[in-house]
Amino acid sequence: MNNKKFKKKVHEVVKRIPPGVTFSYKEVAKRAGNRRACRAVGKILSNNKDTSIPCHRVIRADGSIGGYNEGMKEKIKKLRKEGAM
DNA sequence: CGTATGACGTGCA
DNA sequence: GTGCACGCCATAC
Repeated sequence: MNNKKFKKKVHEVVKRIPPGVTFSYKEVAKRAGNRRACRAVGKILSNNKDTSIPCHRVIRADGSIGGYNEGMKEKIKKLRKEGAM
């Protein structure tokens, strides 16, 4: 089942995001296999505590920050520091 | 196995 | 242009 790979795929995709570039949950979900799994992506990332995954580079399709495990402020700070914003 | 929840997305009023 | 509601998929309990 690809379902089991979905979570892993999401982590892989997010880890592959280069600095200075922001991906939307939709894009990540699409690369993960299902563009409608945007909700699942957020849930997986929220459960994920691996700082190795730059989940702060994953924002909403509207450009909103959405949320962050460590705190939205840190997310914005990191994005600003990388020049993504 | 079934239910409930979620860091979203899109459509309609 | 803004706000509300519904829908979709995956995970966790």
